[in-house]
Amino acid sequence: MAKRREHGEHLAFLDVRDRSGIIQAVVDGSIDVRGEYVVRITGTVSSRPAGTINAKLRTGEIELSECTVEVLSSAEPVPFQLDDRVEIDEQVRLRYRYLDLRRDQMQRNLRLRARVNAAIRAAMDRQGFCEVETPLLWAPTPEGSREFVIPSRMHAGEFYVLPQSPQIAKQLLMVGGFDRYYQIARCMRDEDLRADRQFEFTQLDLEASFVGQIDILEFVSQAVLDAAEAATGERPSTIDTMTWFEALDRYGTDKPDLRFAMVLHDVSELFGGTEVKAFAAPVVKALRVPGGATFSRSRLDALTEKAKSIGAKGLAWFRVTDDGLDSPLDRFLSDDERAGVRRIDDAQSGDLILMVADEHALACKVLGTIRSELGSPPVWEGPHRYVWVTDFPMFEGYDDDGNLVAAHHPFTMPHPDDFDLIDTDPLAVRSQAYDLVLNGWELGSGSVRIHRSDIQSRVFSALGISAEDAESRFGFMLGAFKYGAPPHAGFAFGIDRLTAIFAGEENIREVIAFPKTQSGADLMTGAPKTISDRQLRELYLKPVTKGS
RNA sequence: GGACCUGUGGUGCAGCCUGGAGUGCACGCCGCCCUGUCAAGGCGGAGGUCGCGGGUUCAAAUCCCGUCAGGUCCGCCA
Repeated sequence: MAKRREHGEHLAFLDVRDRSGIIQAVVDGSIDVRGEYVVRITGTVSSRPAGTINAKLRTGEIELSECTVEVLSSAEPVPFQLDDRVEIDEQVRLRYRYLDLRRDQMQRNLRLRARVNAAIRAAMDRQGFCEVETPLLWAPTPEGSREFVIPSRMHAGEFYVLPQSPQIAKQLLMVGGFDRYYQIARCMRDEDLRADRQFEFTQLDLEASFVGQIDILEFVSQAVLDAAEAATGERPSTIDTMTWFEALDRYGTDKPDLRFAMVLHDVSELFGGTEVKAFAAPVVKALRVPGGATFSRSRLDALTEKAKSIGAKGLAWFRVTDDGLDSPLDRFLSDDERAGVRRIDDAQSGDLILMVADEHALACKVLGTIRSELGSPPVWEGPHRYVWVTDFPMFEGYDDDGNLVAAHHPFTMPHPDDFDLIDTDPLAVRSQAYDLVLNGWELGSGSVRIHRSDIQSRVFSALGISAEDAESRFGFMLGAFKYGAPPHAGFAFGIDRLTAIFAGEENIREVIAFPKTQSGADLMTGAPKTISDRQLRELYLKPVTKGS
């Protein structure tokens, strides 16, 4: 029972709701059914009398008349209104999630998610993939994201962990002869939550043998495009491809949002012999903000602060006017420089030019962040622009101990052209790793894996992982690889994120039935909670107070 | 670990800056009226620890400090 409209002793209208929507039942006014009562109504489906058709309702031309009403379950007034007239505080929604789920939005989103899952499964089956379930109780493999830990009752003082991903399991499936595996897999990471991150999330996880990057991209594209078609009714025509370097260079990020133009321009040459100290740097990058000349000084100051917080030394800005440039730096520019700035990206009067001078990666990253902040449309807007980002670097830098840090994971195959650089110039080594990006959201990533122990050893040693280390962490995997490991490659993408974008939601909680809050709490169940002393004893655990 | 925002009858807001009686609006709820409504309508009513604790003040929803909860972001997420 969604709604009751009463018209005196002998007439009342009931809006009755089920999974298919709402229909109006006409009943006697004396029948006492109220909001959210669960009812069985038996009646006659009939056309509505002339003049009473409701065009706004899908069933607005018919109604149930001559009804008998049976109350299966009465209901107290619900703590918030389930119609979508006002936006309810999420705290309240999550406390009563079972009521929130009755709302149109949640019904729509979760059913959309089910269609996405079904389309993905169908696409993978069609491509010859076999669905295999991998364990949730797994062995700790210290490295990567923080793991959720499960104490063992049968082995005092020992622990399982929940998988951050089925990465190792699926590579072992390759050794096991399941040459095309997939799974709609739950993954758990004990890291801080965000709008696009929950402790537990769902991925399409896949791996295939005797294939390379190009095959994986095709497998995944099929699944994603089928899902898009199932979700939106429209099949995107293409998925663009660009290299990681190009993404960084043009968009200032490895997850570019292609829905809007605003690309970064390299103006280093223009300032090659500059007198302006601020521009004396390896690289000068520029971004044109259409119509940005109207930005107030305080807004520009805020942008400058933002740039500095990311690591820039400053942010140069030039308002493009009919007379030339309006900027604190204008008077330091040579005539050539002034004219050059005026021409950046075909600047028009009324535009704003922003510049950062620094090392290439930093200059790009700073302007990329600003680009996204100024230009990025809301998630529900604009076309769906998918892009493959390929040729990621193998290593992203050094840790505090001076060891290289893997950009993807240590089983990623280096680019064949770059093998020799591993020892001489590791940061220049490209990997056969790739990401799938949609409208600025990272959907997922994958790579060609190392299946040869000699290459694996070189990578481990570059990462500062000793042979003993590798043996103790991944021994079972390296052992398996001794018995004939096929060349293999794989991918995983987040179904929560994909569905959220299809649903036009900023937040993946809106496509998850029972999500957690940012502090990791479940407001409905009250989890996490303490457990009994008996349970603690059984698990050989002793609680320690915070701060002690 | 850090920055910013939010917390006021069941719900959504306004009030806070500039202190003066729990004041207001909308929805919901309860009762009465109403035979064609569909954001039904009319009349009446109930409903409050202004998140919590402390401070300033003659006086605190309002100012200050702390704390809790929720959100967005940074760090973190191989």
